Amino acid sequence: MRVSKAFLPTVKEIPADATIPSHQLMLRAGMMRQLTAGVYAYLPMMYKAMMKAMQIIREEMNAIGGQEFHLPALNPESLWVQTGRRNIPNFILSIKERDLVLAPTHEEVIGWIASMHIQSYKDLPQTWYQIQTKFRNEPRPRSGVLRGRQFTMKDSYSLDRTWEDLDKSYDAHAEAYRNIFTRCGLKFFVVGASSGAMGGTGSQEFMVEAEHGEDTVGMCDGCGYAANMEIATSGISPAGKGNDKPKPVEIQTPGVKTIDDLAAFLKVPHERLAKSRVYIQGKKPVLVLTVGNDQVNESKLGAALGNGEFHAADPETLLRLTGADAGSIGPIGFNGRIIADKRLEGASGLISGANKNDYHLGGIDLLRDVQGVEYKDVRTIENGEPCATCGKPLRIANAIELGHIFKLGTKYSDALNIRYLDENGQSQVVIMGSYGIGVERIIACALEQSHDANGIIWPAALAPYDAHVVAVNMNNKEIVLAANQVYNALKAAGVVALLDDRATVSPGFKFKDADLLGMPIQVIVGEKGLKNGQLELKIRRTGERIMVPVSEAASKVKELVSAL
RNA sequence: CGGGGUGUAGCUCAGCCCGGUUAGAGCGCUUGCCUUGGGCGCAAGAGGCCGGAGGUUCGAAUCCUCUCACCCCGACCA
Repeated sequence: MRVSKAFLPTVKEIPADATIPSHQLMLRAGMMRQLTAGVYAYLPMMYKAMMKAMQIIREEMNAIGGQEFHLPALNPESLWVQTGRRNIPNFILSIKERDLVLAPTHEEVIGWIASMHIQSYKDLPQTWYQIQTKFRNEPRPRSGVLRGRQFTMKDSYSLDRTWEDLDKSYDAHAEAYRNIFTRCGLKFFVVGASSGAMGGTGSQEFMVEAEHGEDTVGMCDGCGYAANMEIATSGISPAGKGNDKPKPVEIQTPGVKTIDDLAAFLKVPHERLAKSRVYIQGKKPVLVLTVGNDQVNESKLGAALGNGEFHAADPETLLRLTGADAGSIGPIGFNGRIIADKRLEGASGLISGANKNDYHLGGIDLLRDVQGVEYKDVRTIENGEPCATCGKPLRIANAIELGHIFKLGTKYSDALNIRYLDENGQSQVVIMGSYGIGVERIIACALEQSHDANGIIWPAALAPYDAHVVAVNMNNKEIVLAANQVYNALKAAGVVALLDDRATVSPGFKFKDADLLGMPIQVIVGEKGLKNGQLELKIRRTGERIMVPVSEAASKVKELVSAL
């Protein structure tokens, strides 16, 4: 492509709305423009990179036996009612004129096809995938392409006879995903994850560590443990036994509101303090007890509570339910379900609120003094806590979720009646898995991981062009000649090149543009080199410059590109 | 959905408190000249319903009310 003819609207200034590097670079490098919140128009430079990512995905999906579909984005609303997903909050976008919705994922449509045509065990297993635009009712789109209302996703679905076969499909996908992200040049890791509203029995996320990522993970650099904070655990010690008393004793604690105040006032370690938070699930109160300042992890709590929405109780409700304000609430005398964090299992000598303002109770033995306490892991791990597996300190990091694989099980096959007859003529339910990859996120991760002050540094596998030929001065006939020669030679050698042949743009401008656009190899055609019959190759990532004779430039570039 | 912020030229912003000629700058764009190894220089231009509606006023980008859009923090996130 010749830059003089290309639509490539690069900009020098950083657009005001972009706060993270990948977003800024996508706008500055003329890759996309925002149409409305969470919706972007992808321009040629962006789409080229996406196509390269999608091609890698296709190859790896085909390698595990995937068959590519193209399913409708417009779905009948009734199909989503059938699986109970129509009214998941912030999930589905619908259209006003008809009872149709825009598909946020495709379990339903896959299920519809499967329920019609999967009839026999001989029809299984199947792996079906597509790469397609998805729509989602995102309450707050942000971070550029990382969280949009419209985005491109590779979604695949496995249909199996047995749970063992599902494991095979799942593992095949995990392997394919590793290949895909490795080929894309990304440094990624895999974490255990929460299945959330997708349902199912297990899931893992493929993550890229990124300062501006929206997910948080706990990871151990010692043994490789890694988990989304939604489920991450640590080897932190239990609260254990304390200063036991025959029965709880009332302690006057005037004006003491926080755990820190309480620890200081009573001169006791945080481990002796049991903090109470009250949630309302449905209409019922639930008291959640954690050690000291341990934070309640609402994802874990949700899993512990089971189905149903819940929220923290407001101050008036607290007072009505317990007779005290936040800071003086405790398990003894609390009328409702009590969930205590696992760290509190078997603990005694605890101090907690007395459900009376300005009073606490000491010497609490949960087992002895409170009936029916459920012990669940509901705390959020903190940076530096020991790894549960190897004891090394855990690190908490931000990350971008690139892919998510789920063992769905029978949730959708039950709802949509996807069944087959086995060898004995018995009707059996199909076991499903579903697997997603965010295509734009691959690009965003590449940019987050690989850029410098001057612009993008494309991983070779995703680069829209392999090489960027800069004709320093188009008014110089020799340069024009040599630039065209090398451009054609590159094309002949199968190297996809961009040729900056703009006549009205100064050399500095072209160099800045080339660095911003970030193709792996720059081929600089200027008087300096040409005096000696040479061109200059610049490796974008390292800044290394290599002089080569004009006639050898193309083959040298090809060599460099394939080495990247 | 709660909290905060911003809407003025294609982009980045000033002007707004404290109302008063014809609304500004830089970048970008057009034309001419110049320059050609790091967003080059000179000159002349084009470009605006000051997000929208209503109000106050002799007079509104500026004050008031409503509304829309976008951004940020939080909630939420198959």
